[in-house]
Amino acid sequence: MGPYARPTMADIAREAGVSTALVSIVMRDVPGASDETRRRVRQVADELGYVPDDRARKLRRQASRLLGVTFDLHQPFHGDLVEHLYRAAADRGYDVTLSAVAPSRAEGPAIDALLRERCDAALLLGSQLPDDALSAAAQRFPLVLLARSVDPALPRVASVASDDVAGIELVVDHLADLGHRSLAHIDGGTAPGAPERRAGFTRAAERRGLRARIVMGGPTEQAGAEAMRALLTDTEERPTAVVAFNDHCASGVLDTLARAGLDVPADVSVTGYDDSRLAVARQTRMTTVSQNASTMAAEAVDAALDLLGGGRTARHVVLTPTLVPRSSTGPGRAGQA
Amino acid sequence: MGPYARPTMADIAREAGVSTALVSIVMRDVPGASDETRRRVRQVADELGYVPDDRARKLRRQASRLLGVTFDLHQPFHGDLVEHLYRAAADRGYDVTLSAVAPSRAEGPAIDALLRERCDAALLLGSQLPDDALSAAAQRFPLVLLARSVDPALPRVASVASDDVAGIELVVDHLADLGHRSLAHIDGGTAPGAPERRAGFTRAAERRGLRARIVMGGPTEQAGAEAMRALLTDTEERPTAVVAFNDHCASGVLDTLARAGLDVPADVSVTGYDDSRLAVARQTRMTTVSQNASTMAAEAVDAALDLLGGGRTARHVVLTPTLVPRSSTGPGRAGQA
DNA sequence: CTGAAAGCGCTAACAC
DNA sequence: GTGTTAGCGCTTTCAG
Repeated sequence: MGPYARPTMADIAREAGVSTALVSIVMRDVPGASDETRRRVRQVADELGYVPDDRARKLRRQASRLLGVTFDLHQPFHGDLVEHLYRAAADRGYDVTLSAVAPSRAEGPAIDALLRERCDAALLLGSQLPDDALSAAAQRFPLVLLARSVDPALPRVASVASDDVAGIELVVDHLADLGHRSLAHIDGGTAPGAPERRAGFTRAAERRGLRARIVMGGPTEQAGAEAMRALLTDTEERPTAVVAFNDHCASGVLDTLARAGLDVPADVSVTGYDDSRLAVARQTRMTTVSQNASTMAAEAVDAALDLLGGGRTARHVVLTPTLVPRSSTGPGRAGQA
Repeated sequence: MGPYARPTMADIAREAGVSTALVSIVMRDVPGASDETRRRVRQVADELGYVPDDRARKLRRQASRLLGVTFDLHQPFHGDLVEHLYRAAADRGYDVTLSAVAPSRAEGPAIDALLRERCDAALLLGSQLPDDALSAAAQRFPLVLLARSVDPALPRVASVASDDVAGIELVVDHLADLGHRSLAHIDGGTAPGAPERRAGFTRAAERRGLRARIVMGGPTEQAGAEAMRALLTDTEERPTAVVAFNDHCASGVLDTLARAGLDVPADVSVTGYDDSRLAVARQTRMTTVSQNASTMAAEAVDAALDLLGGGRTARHVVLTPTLVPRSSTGPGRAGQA
C-alpha cells in the first residue's frame, strides 16, 4: 500500500466476508442488510478508513444528484446564498458543486465546468448572461436564476428573486412613519435592480405625499460618497433622509456625513439595502432591507427539483424582503414634521 | 433522446466512423491521430454538442488531476486567492474543486467532501485546524496551507504564507520616512497573524527610534473604531500615525477620525493591511500592505505538485509582502518632526 | 437477506 | 494511425 491508503468497497467486502453489493447497501443506508451485517461492515470500514468515492458514485448513479452553483467570489451576498444552498440541497439529498465567477473567470467557462461534471441542474447566482446565452445553457440542463429576474417565457429556466419595488417601499414607509417629509434616493445607476428600486421609491413617496428626489449614484462606497457630497453642496432643500441603493452605497453616504460633521440619525437618516455584513460592521449599524438568503436558497433548490421532476412550467418565485430597522434611522432632531 | 441530449464518446465514434479510443485521443489533444481524423471528429462532436464527462475522466485517470480548495466564503482575500488558484492550476493541467467553509459549514466537513472527490491534494486557505487535525488529514492526501504558518515538522504538509513581521516593518519604515515620530498600533487581538504584526511593529519602531504604543483591537471595523476612540480620549500624547491590524480595522479607524473632525492624513495617517477591495472602496484610499495573492496561489500549486511528485521535504514558502502607498498616509500638517 | 454480474463514460495498454 | 480490450469504483438489476 502506498503512502495514502484508499481502500475500495471490494477491500471492505473481502475483509468483512461479504459481497460488495452488501457493502454498498450498508454505506448508502438503504434497506437490504441485517443489523448484524451492517454492524460488521461499518466496523471494518471504519478500521480501514474507508471513504466512498464520489466520482464513481456519481458516474454510476442514473442522476448525479449534483446541483451546480455559479457565484461571484467577490459578492458577499453570494457567500450567504451559497452557505444556505449547501444546507437546502443536503436536506433534499443533493450534493452541491461550486463554480466561481470572477474578473478572470467569466460565467461561460463557469457553466461549462458544471456541464462537464454532469450536474443535474445549475443554479446561477446574479447571472449577467443575456437571454440567448441563458436559453443555450438551458438546452443542456435546467436552470434556476437567483437574485435576477428573467423572461418567464424561456423554457426550463426558473427564477427566485426578491421584490425590489416592495423592498424600497418598506424603507420609504419606515421613514415616513418616523416623520420624514423630504427624501432623496441615491440610485444604483446601471446595476441590476436599480430601475425597480427607483420606481418603488417614486411610487411610495407619492403615495405618502413626500417630497422626493433621485440622484445618480452606483453600487459602491465611492458612488455613495460622491452623491451625498453633491447633495450637501446643493442649493436645494437638504433631505432629512437618504435612501441608498445598497449597503455599500450607504456606507459611502455615512462617510461623507461624518466628514461634514453631521450626525446620523439626528441630522440625516440613512438606509442601505442587502443586510450584508457591511450593514453592521460600522459604528452606526444600518437600517437596511434583508433579502432573506435562507428562503431564497430553499426556494431555488425546490425550483430545481421541480424542473428535474419534469415540472412543465418553471417556477418564478418573487420573495418579499423585510425591513431591518437599526440605528441609522430615527425621527431626527425636530421630528422633521 | 430525452430533453437533454448528452452524447457520449461512443456516439461521436459511431457517427464519425472511428473508434472511441481515437475520439479520446482527439478530445485530449494528444498525439496519435491524423489531422484529417482530428478534423472530422471535432466536427461531429461540435454538431452533436458533445461535452466530455469529467466524472468518468477523473475516475479512469490514475490521478484525478484535481486540486481541492477549502476557503472561507466571507473572507474577501480568499476570493482573490481562489481566483488565482484557478489560473495557476489550469496552467499546470490541473482542475480545481471548491469546498466552502462558513459558520454553518466547518472545515472538517469541507475537507471530507474533498476526500470523497478523491482530490490529489488539498489546499486549505486560512485553516484554523489544530496540528493534530492537520496531520490526520495529511494522512489522506498532501496538504498545502495558505495564509497560515504551520509546524514544519508535520509530514506531507506544505505551507505558503506571507511574512507579517516584514509587512508591518514596511509600514513603520514608510511612516518614519514621512517624518512621523509617534505611532500607535491597533492590534488584531487573537486573530491569526496578530502576534507577528505586534512583534514587527515593536521591533521596527525601536529600530527607527520612534515612540510607539500598542492598543487592543481586532480584525473588524468595530474594533478599529472603538480602539481609535479610546486613543482620542486618552490623555497621553496623540500619535500622528495609526497602524491598524488590517483594512477592516483601518476602516473603523477612518470612521472615528471623520466623526471627530480630524483630517486624514493631515492630522493623522492611517494604514491598513491586506490590500482588499475595502482599501480602495472608501473616499480615502488606504495605504496598505499587499500579500500578493497571485504569487501565493502559484507557489501553493507548485508546493502541492511537489508533494505529489514525492518531494520528501514539504516546502514552506514565506513571501515578502509589498507596501501599497495611497492617500491615507502623508507627512502631516507640521511635517511631524 | 445476500451474491453474481453488468455497466456508467472514459483512458491506457496493447495489438494490428 | 487506428481499433480492441480491460478496467477505474461504484450502483443496480436479477437470482438464489
